Amino acid sequence: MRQIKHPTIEQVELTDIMYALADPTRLEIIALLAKAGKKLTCGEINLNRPKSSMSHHFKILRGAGLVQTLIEGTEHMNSLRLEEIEQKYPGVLSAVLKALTKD
Amino acid sequence: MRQIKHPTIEQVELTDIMYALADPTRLEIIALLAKAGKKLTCGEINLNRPKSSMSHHFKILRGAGLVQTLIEGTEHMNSLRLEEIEQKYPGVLSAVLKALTKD
DNA sequence: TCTATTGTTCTATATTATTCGAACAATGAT
DNA sequence: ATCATTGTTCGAATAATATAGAACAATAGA
Repeated sequence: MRQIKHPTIEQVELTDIMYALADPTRLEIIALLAKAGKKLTCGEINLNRPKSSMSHHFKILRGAGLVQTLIEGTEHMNSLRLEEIEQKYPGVLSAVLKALTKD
Repeated sequence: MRQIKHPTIEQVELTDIMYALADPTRLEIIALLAKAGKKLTCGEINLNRPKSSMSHHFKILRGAGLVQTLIEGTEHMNSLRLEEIEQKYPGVLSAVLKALTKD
């Protein structure tokens, strides 16, 4: 059961985070993950877009260090790396999440 | 002395803010404006890039509602719209600024 | 009026990103 | 083994962005 590689929190950079969050689709994904408060499969995050498009966005979110993906069987379980990001960049992600739920 | 048009705080959208902040040059501009704590001319924000490039980035920062530019004579005085943005999206901009000064 | 200063706009180019169908890989079930 | 499921990767088309030189506009000063 090979797992996907993620950046360590030390490797995470602010510009990558900002870039990843600068897309409406990815903000939706982030918002859904935060709202769920638990791991979600890609399939459960249904934004009516092709699989390949969603996969692309997940790749960017993972690369930025915002999302962690654990492979369990055929499913990919996604969760926010909220605590880690908060520790490295206090307030950034939580403030964005708060702003997202407001709209 | 015609002034430049800016979006009202009601017109400001989170995705525009995130997009504007997803560029290293623009983050530098934001950081310098915050550090200065006062209005700066475009010339005072010297990042060793052509005027036209800088103008482009200022245009995006203005369009996102992050920067206000007042024309005074031949100079354009730039300042952060920190209070307004903080009120609409509490913590977002201040947390990013804090993260920027850390690096 | 002529000139210098400040910054924008125009234009073109190179780079990068988004999108999505199709093929592929890994796992689980029959 | 075969097939269904889940999601990634590939490839190509399209769109958006950054960059920067050149021309331009607005103002101030001599």
